[in-house]
Amino acid sequence: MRLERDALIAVFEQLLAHFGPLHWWPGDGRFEIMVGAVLTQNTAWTNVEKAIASLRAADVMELAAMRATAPDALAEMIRPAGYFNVKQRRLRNLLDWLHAQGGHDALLDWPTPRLRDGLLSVNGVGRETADDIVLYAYDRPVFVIDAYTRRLFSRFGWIGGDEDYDQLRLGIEAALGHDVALFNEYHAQIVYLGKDYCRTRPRCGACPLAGLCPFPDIGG
DNA sequence: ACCCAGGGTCATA
DNA sequence: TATGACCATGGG
Repeated sequence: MRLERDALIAVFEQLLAHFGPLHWWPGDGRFEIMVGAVLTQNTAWTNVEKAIASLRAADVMELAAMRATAPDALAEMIRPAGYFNVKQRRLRNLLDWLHAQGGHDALLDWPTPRLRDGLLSVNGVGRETADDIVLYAYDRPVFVIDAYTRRLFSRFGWIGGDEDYDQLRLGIEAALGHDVALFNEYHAQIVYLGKDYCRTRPRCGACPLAGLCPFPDIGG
């Protein structure tokens, strides 16, 4: 694993120049970000949007109201996001935990490690979901690792791809320095890249990173 | 018809 | 620690 700041920044700058600032997370407020983070697990965001719209329409996009929603009804609302039975439970686990801590605003002054570990203690909230929440809902400098990040950085030859999640995260954080705005925008850019190019295009001629990627012809 | 998506848990070895 | 099964909808 060889992660250098200059190389990481060069990729970031080129992505930013191509896509423009993305202003993530797509969603409104801390609570909705958390809900979205759970719903988007292994799921296309377009599907999550339908679920979020239905939660809003039912007027339950709020901690107390969603917690008061019957399990079957909640599952039905989030159905388009897939895994709806599993996610209904995971969502409820998170809501119950938040309630037990005094609500999501009570977490605002928690130190980052406590916040992260607390979220990870919730069944159904894994490393990526926790880090989505920590970074995008609580503005803490953790770098979110997802499948796209591994694919991209592997392609550049910076990592093997099968590194332990936290080993990889800490390596990137050490290289970049703890910068919330940078981490926020970088992860967003990576997801955009992965979504539009890395998988759907077998050859990378039109890739925004053309000219920078050492292996542009590997394909998806 | 097939592949995959902004993962995570659980059982098993 | 490390695999594999499982969860499920919607778009390409």
